[in-house]
Amino acid sequence: MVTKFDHVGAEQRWQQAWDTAQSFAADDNSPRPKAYVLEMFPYPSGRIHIGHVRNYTMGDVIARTRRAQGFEVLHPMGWDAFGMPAENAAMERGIHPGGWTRQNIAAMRAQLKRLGFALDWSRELATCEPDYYGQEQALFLDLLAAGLVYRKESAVNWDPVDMTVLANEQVIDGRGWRSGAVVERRRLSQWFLKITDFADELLDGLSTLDNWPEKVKLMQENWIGKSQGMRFTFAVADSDTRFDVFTTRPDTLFGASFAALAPDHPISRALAENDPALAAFITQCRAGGTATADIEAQEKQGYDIGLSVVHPLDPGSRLPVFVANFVLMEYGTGAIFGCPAHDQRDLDFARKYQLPVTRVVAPEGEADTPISNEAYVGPGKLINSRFLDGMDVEAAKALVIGRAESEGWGQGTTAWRLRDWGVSRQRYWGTPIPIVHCDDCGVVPVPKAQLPVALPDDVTFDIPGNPLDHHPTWKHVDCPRCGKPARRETDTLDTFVNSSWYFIRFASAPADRPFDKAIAEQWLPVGQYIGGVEHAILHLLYARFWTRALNRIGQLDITEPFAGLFTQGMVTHETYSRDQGEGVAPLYYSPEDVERTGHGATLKADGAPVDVGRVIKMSKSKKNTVDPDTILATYGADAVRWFMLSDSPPERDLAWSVAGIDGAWRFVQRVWRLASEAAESAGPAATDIDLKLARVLHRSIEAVTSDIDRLQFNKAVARLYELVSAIERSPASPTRAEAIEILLRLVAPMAPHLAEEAWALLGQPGMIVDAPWPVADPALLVDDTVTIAIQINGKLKDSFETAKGADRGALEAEVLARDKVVRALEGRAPRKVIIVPDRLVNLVA
RNA sequence: GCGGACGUGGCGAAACCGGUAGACGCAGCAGACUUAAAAUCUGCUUCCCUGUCAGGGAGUGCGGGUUCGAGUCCCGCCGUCCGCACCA
Repeated sequence: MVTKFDHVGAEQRWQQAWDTAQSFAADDNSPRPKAYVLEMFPYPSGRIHIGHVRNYTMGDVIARTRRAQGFEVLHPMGWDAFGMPAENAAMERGIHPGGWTRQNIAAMRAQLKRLGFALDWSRELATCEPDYYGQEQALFLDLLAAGLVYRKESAVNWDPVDMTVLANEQVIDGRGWRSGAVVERRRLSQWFLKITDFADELLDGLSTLDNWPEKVKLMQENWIGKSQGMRFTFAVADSDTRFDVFTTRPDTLFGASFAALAPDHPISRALAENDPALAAFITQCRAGGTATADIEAQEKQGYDIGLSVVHPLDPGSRLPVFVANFVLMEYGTGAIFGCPAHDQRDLDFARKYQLPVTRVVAPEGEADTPISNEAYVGPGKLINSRFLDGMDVEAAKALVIGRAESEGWGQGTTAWRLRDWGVSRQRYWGTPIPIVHCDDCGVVPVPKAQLPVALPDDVTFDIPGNPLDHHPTWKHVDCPRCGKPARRETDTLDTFVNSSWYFIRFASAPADRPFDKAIAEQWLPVGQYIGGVEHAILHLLYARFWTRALNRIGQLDITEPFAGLFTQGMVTHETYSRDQGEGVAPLYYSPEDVERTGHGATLKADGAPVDVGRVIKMSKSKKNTVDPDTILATYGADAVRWFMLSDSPPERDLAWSVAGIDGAWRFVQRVWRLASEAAESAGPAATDIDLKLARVLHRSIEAVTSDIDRLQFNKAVARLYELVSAIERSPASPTRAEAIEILLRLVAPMAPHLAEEAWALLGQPGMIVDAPWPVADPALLVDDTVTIAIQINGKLKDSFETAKGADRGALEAEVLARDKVVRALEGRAPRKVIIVPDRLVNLVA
């Protein structure tokens, strides 16, 4: 008897069966080829988001397919468990960050298990546990010993709400990425990782990442920001003071009309001590400094400090020196020379302070035309530049650099946008930095034997700032070197450090060291990494750096952690709202409270219509979220997984809709029906129709396999729909039975519970997770007839079936004899006949 | 401002290397089954014109170009989205 697919029973049954059989445990010692499939591990916020479901479903399809194809698959899961939300929860609710985090992990683990992912749970890790962060401390000490970690006093981005330092990457439009508070500048002693040491290799390495999206590589390239140029020294006239500037346009040096220092430049700060007006100007620059898009609108401002510098190529001439708000201390040397004619900012500045504008580059065929309000940045020949006159830009650059080098006042150099990674955080819920500060010995690393430096449990969050600093005893320790009383470092590591090596720990997690090199390298690099584009720069760049740092100190042979990267789109949903009148924000309604009708929607509560808004990213404020638990209970894991893969290409956004998930559910039932009907009746012998079905079947195997290979899940889904339709239309037969059995194997990575349940129903041996991936028979991939399109002047007029491989003459004769062709040509002969064998015939009339 | 991606039916989308545009799904319409509904199944569904059958024309954001032939290649616009943002 044909019944409905019982998703509740099937999910329980098969999840337990996989668990018992340890189906997804990755064996380090397996002789099979290895495949490492990884999705970005989640932050344990409390609930799985539907975006996670999409991400992990994609990874799961790849993992299950690879496994069926004979690979030993590593597909692990863990928790990026340190971070601010836990501390915020602690502050708001008076609970411990650890308790909150571990509860969330338990809840989310249960949710993930209900989705039936093929994960090796024996390798689960949480970054907040000492067995993980203790090993991270060991790695930190190794990098410190290798000179890749240093401490320096520096101006940092201080978030006044979170009371912490932020990395540059965590400052968005001048505001803290979490709190949204306007960031202040403070000077603090901070720990840094020397990522800039790797700038060149991180840039060059991008070209080896063939299976990364171009977009991500480009974003990283821009972030690293390599600029070739020249660094040279300005001597202040009538003084011993000197300062360096960096320029990418040494060729335009004869167009210089001023020099400018950053407000934070040491010279600026030193002068400000005796110049209240300058001090006030500097303060003003810092205040307005980073605020949002009005940087664009913000006027160039300068303060003339009354000094002048000697022009290095023309010692007789002098340039005035300003402190200017548009010069950044963090880039280059924190000082520039201004060439107004060929740099827009310099031009704006020069116009405001009535500085000379001298053109020194003129495009071909144009001489010394005056510069108006637009700087000329294009190519051309040098003018007004003495010994450079007549040269092109590149030659002039080389000549000036050569001259500076031989005369000793400058040299060719490279500037980077990338800055060293500040990892100190004044927070509790992070990896303690394993350092002791001793009055006598200075900065002393904690000996590895004393690791982990564990976080104390008894902390309070009622005082702003770092709880570790407030703890009565934790920071008081004896110096590991001299034994005298000393202080622990109370800063913790940026959470991005945690995620910079977790993929290595998944591959190998011995108790006594971070990882075993040989075992880890059996799995690494990750073959396919999947996650959101929001990590295109930070996480991915840091993980690449960390891997290269470990390589440099001899702990790893690989240089790139992720061979393949895929960034998936978001899950979106339309919004439902009602206008609240002029000037009032509309009221949004949750999808659960809304009834979707044909074109519009009504509120269940009052039956009156609501406005259906655009399909946008799910957010709490727009109430357009869906709860994975509710959906899972209603439709089952397989339908949810199927929907996550259907319709939209995986890199694009997927619009969640009730109609869509209903459709996925119908498909699950359809496959189930097909299998249960087939289980009841075997068929007679093969027929012609059988050959047709066999062809569809083998083409489906071929297409689905290559679609999954290329992560084009939506296309694989479409092929499976076609296969199901073809099977439904075919009469019972051995081929049909075989087709159903293969269909189940193709569907298994996407809807695994359904596949197992149907597999068992058909009396197949073992579990479908252990069944091999089907292989297409090449003989059945080719058809013996083809459809030839007939075009006249490139426009389709007719088509006909013919045997494959028909020769040109036969095709032409056949085409010219056809009624429609004769009529269309009105008796004339075509001027030209173009024949593409097995495809088309185009007649040019 | 700089850099990048994208633009195809009512909707999500397919279309290998330039060769029958719209596979597949959703929504919609019609029909079958049913006392009825649900479920399921079958058919239709880019637009316009003429229309019983059948036929004709247009069509992949807009305007040009290359080609026997362009969604696909080239040039110029328009629009949407994303990243960076005073980087010298």
